[in-house]
Amino acid sequence: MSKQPARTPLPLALADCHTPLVAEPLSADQAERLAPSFKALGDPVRLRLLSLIASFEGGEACVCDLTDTFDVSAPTISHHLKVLREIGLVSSERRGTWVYYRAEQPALDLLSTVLSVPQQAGA
Amino acid sequence: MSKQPARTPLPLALADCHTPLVAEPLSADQAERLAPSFKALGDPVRLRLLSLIASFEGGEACVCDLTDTFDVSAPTISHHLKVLREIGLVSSERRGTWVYYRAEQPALDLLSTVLSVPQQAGA
DNA sequence: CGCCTATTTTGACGAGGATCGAACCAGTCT
DNA sequence: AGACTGGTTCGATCCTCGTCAAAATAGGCG
Repeated sequence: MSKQPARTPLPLALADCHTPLVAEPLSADQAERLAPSFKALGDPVRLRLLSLIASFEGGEACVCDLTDTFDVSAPTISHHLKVLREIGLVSSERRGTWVYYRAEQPALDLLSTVLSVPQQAGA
Repeated sequence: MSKQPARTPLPLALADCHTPLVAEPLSADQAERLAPSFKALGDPVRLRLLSLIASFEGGEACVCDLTDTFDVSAPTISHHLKVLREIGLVSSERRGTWVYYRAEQPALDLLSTVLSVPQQAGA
């Protein structure tokens, strides 16, 4: 992606960007920080995982609750959860035998805001 | 991505999904339709292109207005614009010598809604 | 018509990513 | 301790994607 010199990972989606993308041009830096979050959402399995976790009762789900829903192997689920976690879209916590994942709503909300279209934003 | 049997391309982001992802679990089908749009947003150059186009005066921009802003070659810009266009995030129109791109705000708004977090959605 | 500019298409290449099976680590229970 | 279940890491494989240079297409103009 955009072969630039070699950038910092920027795991957190907390770009200094809280204005809609349609309102003013994203800087190269902002784009570089936001893109990985959207990329993380760019896989159907991850999208479903996130949605499933977020809409689970209590707002969190055990990995064992998630695995059976998908046609992919457990390592693959684990891999996708790791991607979501490292980008800050979910957090995880081990409680005894099980590991629980929880959606990070502020991160989601930030992305939603970036994509939002303010009234009379048209031509 | 998710090696499933072989799915239709589903170029349009018009999934039958207008509810936030955190409200109820996405179906496999919905996820399969939405993910490509997020994937399209998952590249910094495309994110900036979209933002630049959307926030241009008149809501549209000529390719020649875009090219100089980036460090990548013209074919690469063209490639990214094609990706955005085929997914329905922008539309293009040729007027004489130049080609103008315009952001498809309804598509953006749909994605924004999907990511939005309704009040008291928490635990 | 032939040339010039704007944009896209083509082909190739290297890097990244999704997936799996196997091996491994973490707790629990007996 | 040993065995069992839940979950993650490792290594390999295959396919996708971003990028560029070169060639092709589209309009406008002399």
